[in-house]
Amino acid sequence: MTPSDTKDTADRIIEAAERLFARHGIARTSLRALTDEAGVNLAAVHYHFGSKEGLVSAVYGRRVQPLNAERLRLLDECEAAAGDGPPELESLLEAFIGPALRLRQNRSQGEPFMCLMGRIYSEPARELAPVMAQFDEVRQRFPAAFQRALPELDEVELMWRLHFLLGSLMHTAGGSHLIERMSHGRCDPADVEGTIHRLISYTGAGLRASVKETAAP
Amino acid sequence: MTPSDTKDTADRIIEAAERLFARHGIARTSLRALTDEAGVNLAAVHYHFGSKEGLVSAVYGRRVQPLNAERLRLLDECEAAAGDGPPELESLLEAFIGPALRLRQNRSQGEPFMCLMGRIYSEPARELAPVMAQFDEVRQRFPAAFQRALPELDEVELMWRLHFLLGSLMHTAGGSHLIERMSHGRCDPADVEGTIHRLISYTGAGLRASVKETAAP
DNA sequence: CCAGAATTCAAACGGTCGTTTGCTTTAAAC
DNA sequence: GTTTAAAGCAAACGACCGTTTGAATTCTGG
Repeated sequence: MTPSDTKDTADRIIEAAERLFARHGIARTSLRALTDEAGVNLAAVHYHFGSKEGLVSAVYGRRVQPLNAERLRLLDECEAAAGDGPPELESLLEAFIGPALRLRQNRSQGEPFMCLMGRIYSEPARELAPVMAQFDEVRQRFPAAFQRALPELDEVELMWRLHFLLGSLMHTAGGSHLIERMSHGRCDPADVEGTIHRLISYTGAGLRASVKETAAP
Repeated sequence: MTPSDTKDTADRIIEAAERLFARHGIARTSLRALTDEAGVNLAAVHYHFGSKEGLVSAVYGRRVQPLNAERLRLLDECEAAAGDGPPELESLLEAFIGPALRLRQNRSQGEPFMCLMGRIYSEPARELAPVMAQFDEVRQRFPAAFQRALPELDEVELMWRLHFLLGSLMHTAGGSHLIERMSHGRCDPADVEGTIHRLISYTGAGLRASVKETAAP
């Protein structure tokens, strides 16, 4: 008996959706292919989720909430450890990056989801607005903490650098096959802790880079 | 008379496709919406491009070739200026990053295309394989040049860091609206030269970061 | 001016999509 | 055992998709 045989219909649908959405994109995944993969009836999607749009929200929502809860828990720890002083930069990076990249190893279904997360900014799907709202607290508290850790950066420069950081994180989360091919198999994306370590080192140095004057036009 | 009225049908189709593919994604853009936007007949797409897939290739191909030619020209300049020594890191970054981000200002149509480029790794479209092949020379020569500029990095570490760099670049190229919203309008993505300068500073520091030992499991 | 090629066009084709319907089966409560 | 709701199912609906057709139109060289 495979694991999916023991789960109920709604779970089977969500997990098949996660796999197929990640592999082929949301728009290119039909409900018929999806329900075939899940081994359930076509109409079950609308019975349990109301519509394909509802299913998409459910797929994202299931992972995003625990991810951000863990991030904020680690951020609380950072700030508690720092007391009245500024939090340590590398701890902040670990709190922001670690839970995201570890999603792909904690569960075997984590990897397809991270591939979907990497695509969340690319898929121009209106149904993702409520999902994005779940990032509000993260988007508010982390920049403020980074500003305290990097007081010499003005706000605009900090925002740009966090933007660059987010790009690296999303690209790493969603594109494990890319680094593998680019390095001809010499880089191992399955080494999650090593990847987190590398990304924190790289990004920490980038965030701490001295600000040079902008070149005149 | 609008500019598009003066162009022939194939150009009008390509430009409408670039806009709509960038705005809504390839799969979600129907040929009917596309030909309405272009002001041409539906069957013109198949007459000029054979199929929707052929149109997608044409849209990418038109921009990718000049982009990579400019990158390689600047790389040649870097290597000529360096003589027998290692090329300068910041010049390499300018050669790789500059032409990509400048695409969005050289032409008014450049911005939607960069949005498409940022999505090239996300859109799991089989028809993009020939487009990806146009990156072969860039993918071969730039890592080798970076390795010469950063001899203290082992190959695996370098590949990871170039992977992170690529993520920042793609995210910046394709997501101008994201940084604008994240910074509440205080960051200006239209300042292309400033953005290039910031990304080069950030990324240069990240690439030069000292390699620390990987944490034991 | 005219033949012949290139291009444009309205209309339709077959197929697949998300969604809905009405019926049957399963499960729980009394 | 009967009642009532939840869940599953096959079949169909209308809409929209990419593509094709064949005739009308425009362009081009002699």
